[in-house]
Amino acid sequence: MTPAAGRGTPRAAYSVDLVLLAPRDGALHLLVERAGGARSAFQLPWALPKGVESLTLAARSLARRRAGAEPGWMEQLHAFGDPSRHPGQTAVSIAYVGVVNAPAARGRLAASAAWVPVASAGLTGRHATILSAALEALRHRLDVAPIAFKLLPATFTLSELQGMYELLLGWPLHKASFRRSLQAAYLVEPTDEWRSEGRGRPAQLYRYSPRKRRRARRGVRFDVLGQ
Amino acid sequence: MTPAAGRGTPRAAYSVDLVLLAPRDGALHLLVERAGGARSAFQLPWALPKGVESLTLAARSLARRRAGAEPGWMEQLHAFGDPSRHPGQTAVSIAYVGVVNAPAARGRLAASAAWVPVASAGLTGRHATILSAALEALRHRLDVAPIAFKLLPATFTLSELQGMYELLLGWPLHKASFRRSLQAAYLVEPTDEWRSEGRGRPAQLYRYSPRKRRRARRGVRFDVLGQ
DNA sequence: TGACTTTAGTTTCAGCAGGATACTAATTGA
DNA sequence: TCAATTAGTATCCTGCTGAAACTAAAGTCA
Repeated sequence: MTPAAGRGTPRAAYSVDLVLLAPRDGALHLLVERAGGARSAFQLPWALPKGVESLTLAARSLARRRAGAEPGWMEQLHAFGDPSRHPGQTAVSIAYVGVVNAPAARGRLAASAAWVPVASAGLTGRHATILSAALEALRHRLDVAPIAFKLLPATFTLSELQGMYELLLGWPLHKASFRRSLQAAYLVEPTDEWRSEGRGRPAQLYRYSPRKRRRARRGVRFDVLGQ
Repeated sequence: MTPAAGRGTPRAAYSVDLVLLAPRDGALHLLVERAGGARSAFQLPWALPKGVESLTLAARSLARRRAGAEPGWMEQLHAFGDPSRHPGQTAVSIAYVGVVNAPAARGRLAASAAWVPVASAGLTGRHATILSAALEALRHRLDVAPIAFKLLPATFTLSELQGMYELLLGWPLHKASFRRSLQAAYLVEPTDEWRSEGRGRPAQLYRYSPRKRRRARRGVRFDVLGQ
């Protein structure tokens, strides 16, 4: 393949693109930017990192500038380099996924930015690919990183915690199993406080306080799906 | 942060760096390049992809050029952008992990390349980070991608398959459990052939033939390790 | 007051997955 | 013929998980 093949030379080598999610009104919302042009209604926030700035720092500062909030959790997702369209015509997008909690998501947005429900984001091209990969990765990382905890206040009820997991996963969980495995993981400790939320029995408040554990050495899972 | 901060401007925006692994003599080997300079004995194969060449294609062609073989499995690992040292002084390394099977690893290497046991690779700087991340990722992908199968010939015994898993994981597996869960996964089917390998009972030969399955929707795992 | 609703939290049961152990089967070699 | 070696299976036990049903504590409404 020659360098000049395809749709012309890219304007920049790579960009950092950001999937920033937040819970709002019981639904998962995505931070988007209103595109000036006509092509697509929304796009993901992205930037061209300058010089030797580290990728992680570039992504965090992008989140700060656009959402006006510090992500409670953030990780690199993947580098997307296939020549599908990108608004900045960069050859490669290094994508990051992050979350901000509900109070932080009510902070000062950049003028061009907005929170929209993920379902109605309507992205196209490379950004559509990035979003679906991000949601998939988020569900997997949920097992292994305290993402849901970072989206809740310092103390919370177990129903709130389960609700946050269900919101991020997109499907309901079994109450008894959820609490059993939570207890076995030594991730939370109860406080002395209880919260009465209108009708129903008051719920005890818990605090995130993980104890260190060793990772167990498991057998093979064979979750290969075939072909 | 100013663009000129730190250790000077990088020579190129990003490189594609490759962790290519192969089983040889019962140990996992790594494809390395002998560095011309004095700094480090070995480095990972890497290249500066040109123009709009897709990342995946760049990585595959790098594998072909250096190992003289087509990887049986290959995936993008991560983009490493922290300013630890890289032989090409690139700002970002987009790393790929792949495997080639034993016969292919006996093929024609590039003059500068060599297979060395992973334990004695002795990489430094960013390449050392990449290698350990690659081995960790390989172990996780093993559950979900038919990597071990791609390292075996078309027909194989179940002991060979288990041995390959153990080689890639780095720890022993339980025989009965391995076979039970393999059977439950509908990934292999027996052939009519048996192989007698010196002493001991002959083993039946199997063929990789996965049936399509739906991914099960599981509960939450809480594998968070704490802090 | 007392029944009903709502939410929190627990218990009990059944099924299944996975590890340990020990067993049977089939071959080579002494 | 018997030991050694490797393949493959059976049996048992434990622990995880989901379903269902239960108790507990609050509000609501007649």
